[in-house]
Amino acid sequence: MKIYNSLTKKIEEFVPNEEGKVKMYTCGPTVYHFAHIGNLRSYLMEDVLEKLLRYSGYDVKRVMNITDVGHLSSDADTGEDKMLKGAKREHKTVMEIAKFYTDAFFSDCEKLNIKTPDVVEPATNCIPEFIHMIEVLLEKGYAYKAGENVYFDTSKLDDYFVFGNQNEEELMVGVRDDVTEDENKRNKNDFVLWFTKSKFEDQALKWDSPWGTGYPGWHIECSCISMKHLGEYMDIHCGGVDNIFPHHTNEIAQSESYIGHKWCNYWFHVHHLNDETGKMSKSKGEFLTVSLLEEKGYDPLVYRLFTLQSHYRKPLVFTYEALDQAAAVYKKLKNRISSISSEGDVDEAAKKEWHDKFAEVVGNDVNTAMGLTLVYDVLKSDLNGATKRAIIDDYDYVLGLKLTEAKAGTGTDSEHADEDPAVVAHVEEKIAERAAAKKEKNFALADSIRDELLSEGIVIKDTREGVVWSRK
RNA sequence: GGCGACAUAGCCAAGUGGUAAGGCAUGGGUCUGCAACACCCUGAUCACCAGUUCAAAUCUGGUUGUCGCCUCCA
Repeated sequence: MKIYNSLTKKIEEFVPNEEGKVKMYTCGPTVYHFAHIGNLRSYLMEDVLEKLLRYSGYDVKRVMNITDVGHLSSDADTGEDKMLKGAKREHKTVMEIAKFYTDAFFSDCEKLNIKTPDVVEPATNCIPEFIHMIEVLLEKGYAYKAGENVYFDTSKLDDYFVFGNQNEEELMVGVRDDVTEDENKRNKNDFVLWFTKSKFEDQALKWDSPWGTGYPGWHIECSCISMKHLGEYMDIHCGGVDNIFPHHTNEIAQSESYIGHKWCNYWFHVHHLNDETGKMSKSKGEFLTVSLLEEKGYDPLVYRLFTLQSHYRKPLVFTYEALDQAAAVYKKLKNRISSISSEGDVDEAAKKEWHDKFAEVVGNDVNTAMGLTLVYDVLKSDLNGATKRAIIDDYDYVLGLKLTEAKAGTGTDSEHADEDPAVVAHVEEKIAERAAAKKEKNFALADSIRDELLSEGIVIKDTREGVVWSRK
């Protein structure tokens, strides 16, 4: 299996620290609002990566944090904790807000068929660990106190900019309007490990620490939480590209200073979902959530397919036109798969062969588009129905598109289980009447029955397998 | 200003030196009373320039464009 490593900027053969085992960490959501589908693109691709590793035989342990503390707001306000802002907006306590949006996040993930990581840890659970790490960094001389805060001293490192050849002089401080230079810092790149005093007052959540009552800096949680559950050697650290600097850069700085050796070997960064004007954000344009797509009639898995058609290291532009296209692909593909005959016995040798092929092809830097192509190759092959179905089922473990599940609304009685039995009976009766009319070649009557049902919101279609109906 | 990613048909996209997979859409056709479904056929010399090579979308150098990051951001 090969993956692109942001650290080396090359596609590399993946070799875990411990043979057969993968320790994987994902920067989780900040739970002060709903996630938009751009956020979810990262989690979707990371989900595919995780499943692909398992598919290839690795034993994976994956950890994700929940940022329920300490993120500052920006969206044209003067700066207060985003969680707090959310709480005020909705008249709830911060922890209620965090709980609410954490649940919402995992609900979205479930709809997109994203597996919940093995360990999910909220930052507020780990304050003692954060404090411990900061104490060690102070002892080792990598951190200093200034202006009642604790900072990490980046000048102590030989190579701080591990992801690129940036240099301190060229960094622009205050690129964004709400950011101003902190005069307590010794070096431009230094970052805060613990705040007791900042320009952002009214922090709702504060904890006691050796340096006074305050709250942790913005990077410490990922270092601590990952080490708490994965130890000092990690294989893959995931996140969106916007995390590269400063978040991941700082994570590496503080983690490796703390443990005294190389920490994580592979860094997997997912590129952004853009809209036609650029990077998607909560504050700009339409706020695209999974729920919104559902309201508009899209199966969330259509969005999953949309992202799978593309590559995680390419910027992808979201348009409804493109999503409609994905919806058409999804529908056609499921139709084709559901019409596979189930004749024959599964050819295990062939299944193994196709399995290995998938692992190899998709395992080439998570080539999901090629994985989808393999599904078409299976469909076109001369394997028997049972084998085709088994292989596609096998692929779907990684693709997560529920390809072999019966499609909704295909008309058999069991698939209208949610309908009022009286409605079902009524529709069945009308369909029977129409069939009779058609048999007598009374097409005017047949069409009028179809129109009548349509006016009741029922759409009927004559397929090769018989008449099916569904809600409009 | 610095750093980074990306650039293949209308759209998504494969391709890792030997003369451009696949999917969706479009157009044409078959089938069915019509609609729907299904099936068949249908398209590009790979942003640009220069170089390396018998041979480049694939390697090298440069140019252009798009997007992102530079202390909230997936």
